[in-house]
Amino acid sequence: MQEKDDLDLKEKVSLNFLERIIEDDLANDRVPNGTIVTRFPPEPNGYLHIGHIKAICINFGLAATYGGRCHLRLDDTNPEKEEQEYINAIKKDIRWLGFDWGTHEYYASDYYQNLYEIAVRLIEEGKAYVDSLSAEEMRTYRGTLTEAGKNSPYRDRSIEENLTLFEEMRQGKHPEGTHILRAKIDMSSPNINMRDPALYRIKFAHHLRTGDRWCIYPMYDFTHPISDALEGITHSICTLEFEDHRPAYDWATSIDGIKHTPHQYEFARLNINYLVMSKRRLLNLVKLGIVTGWDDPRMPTISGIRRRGYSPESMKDFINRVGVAKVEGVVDYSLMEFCVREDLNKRSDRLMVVLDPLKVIIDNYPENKIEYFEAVNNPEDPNSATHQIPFGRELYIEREDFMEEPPKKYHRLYPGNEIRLKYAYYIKADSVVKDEQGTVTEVHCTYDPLSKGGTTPDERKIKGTSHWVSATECVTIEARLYDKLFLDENPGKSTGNYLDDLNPDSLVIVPEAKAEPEILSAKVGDYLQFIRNGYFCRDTTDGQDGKLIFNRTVTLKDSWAKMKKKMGM
RNA sequence: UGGGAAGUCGCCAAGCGGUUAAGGCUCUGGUUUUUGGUGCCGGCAUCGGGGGUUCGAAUCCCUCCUUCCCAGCCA
Repeated sequence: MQEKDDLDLKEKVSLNFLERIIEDDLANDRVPNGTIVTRFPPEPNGYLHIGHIKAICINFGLAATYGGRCHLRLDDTNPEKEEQEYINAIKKDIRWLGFDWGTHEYYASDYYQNLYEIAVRLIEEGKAYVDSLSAEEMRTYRGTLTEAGKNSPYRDRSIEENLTLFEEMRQGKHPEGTHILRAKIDMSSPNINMRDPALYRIKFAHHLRTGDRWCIYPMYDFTHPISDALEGITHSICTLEFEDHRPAYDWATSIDGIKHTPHQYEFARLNINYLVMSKRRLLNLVKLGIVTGWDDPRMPTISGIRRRGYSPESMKDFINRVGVAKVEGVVDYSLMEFCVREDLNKRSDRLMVVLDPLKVIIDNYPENKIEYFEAVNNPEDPNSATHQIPFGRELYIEREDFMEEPPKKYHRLYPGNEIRLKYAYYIKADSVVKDEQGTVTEVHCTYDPLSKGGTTPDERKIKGTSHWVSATECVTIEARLYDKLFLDENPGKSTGNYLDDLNPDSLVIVPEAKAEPEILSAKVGDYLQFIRNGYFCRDTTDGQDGKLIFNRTVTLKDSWAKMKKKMGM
């Protein structure tokens, strides 16, 4: 026990770099009121995915551990791409993970007026100007990575002219692309983001929240830091690709009149092999109809994994185990599966479902007799309830669980071998019936009445235990067996196109799986284990008409499959 | 070849001048087991390379190498 306490202590002492920064800031009185304020600022132009879970956990998590708060801010500065559907989904997904932003729900568009006034002030101070170069010309003037840029010929317009033009832009007197407001910083900066970054562009687009009030929209580098400052964010945490933007961030938060100075810190985004995570690619999968939607259980979106049956707890645990650092890496898909299995093993009720039925007839068992056996719902839970399972003369077992000519180490059913039917009896295979093609259609067995419940007085060892259902009392369900969407751990890396690495078997539908009647009590949201087959959940979307559809969340670990592979089968 | 960042076990990741270089996943032996699941026990690195500083370096300095990001009126 003492040792365990020491370990816990050690774990707490090991802080990630963000926690270290925060603790240092707190200790040195650099945090107003000692209140840490973070924010999660998604752009509502798509669904949130697993990568966002990391950002959500970091921002909400840090706020929680240091007694601060985390704002939800929808970064809606590009009306052409943003939709209400995405806003709704984003909020639902964050709540599903168990985080709460309370009253702190903000929109970048809330600050359009402030931003506009700040822009005018910058012009008045000679720190911003209206450029009338075309987009292509601007690119030319910007220079390259290795060559400095050139000043725009419009850079030295008078303050009055700038003011007039900007006002006309706001009034909609100029077409898109004709003018743009830029910060006057330094066209020769080695950091391209500082070569007079664009502040405002003209867009005659209807905005979700501000409607047609504006036809000029502020850019990220201008909007984001000022939004942070206005909200009193203390630690603005983003991903590594924004490191180059930090000087722009600091420039914006240093504008005269800005009262609060937040700071930006960057961490490495989450990458997981076998998954594609970019919004562009995900949107493409949806548009091309490769998946049924953003919430297709094969999608790495939060709504997808929720529908697949992943628990929010397992995802948060996963993020925790991955850690937070600045090293760009790729986490193994297997770590995520481990976290899901670990959580689901503890919480899911067990059920017997036969996915690929093979009929078993117990010749020495009375016809028409049905007896019931008691099964523990969850053997991992000492307080678990139990339920009854009907047993009879005709059963179904998994086709995989019988072989006429078994390989070495196969200890399931085969002629002459005895196995245990979980909770029920021992049976021994005697003979088989085949169809014209030679496929086994029935296995005739004998049972041992002394083995009732799964043990015998002579305590003889039985190596194999199979799950089963009564052929007459079972319920037919549809099982959807999901697997990875991509076959290559880095989709598109070797083929050049990620769509070429699609897994043709990412969804295998079993239209008529046979389940024990207890499955009728399964509700949407229940976490289930189909014994020996994996974790499943009731589908939330396609099962609404009462149809029994179950999604496979993840398989169980399968060391037999591994052994078969090793033996070259 | 400009600027920014990163390199510790197959994958993450602790470590912050003195440790036998944590831990987790994967893999791999064994064991328990009415799920070939779970659980339990065990195995698995000298820190990108080379110099240097120091009694002592993964930790400090120099240098080289490799990888990632940036030339949207996207975020």
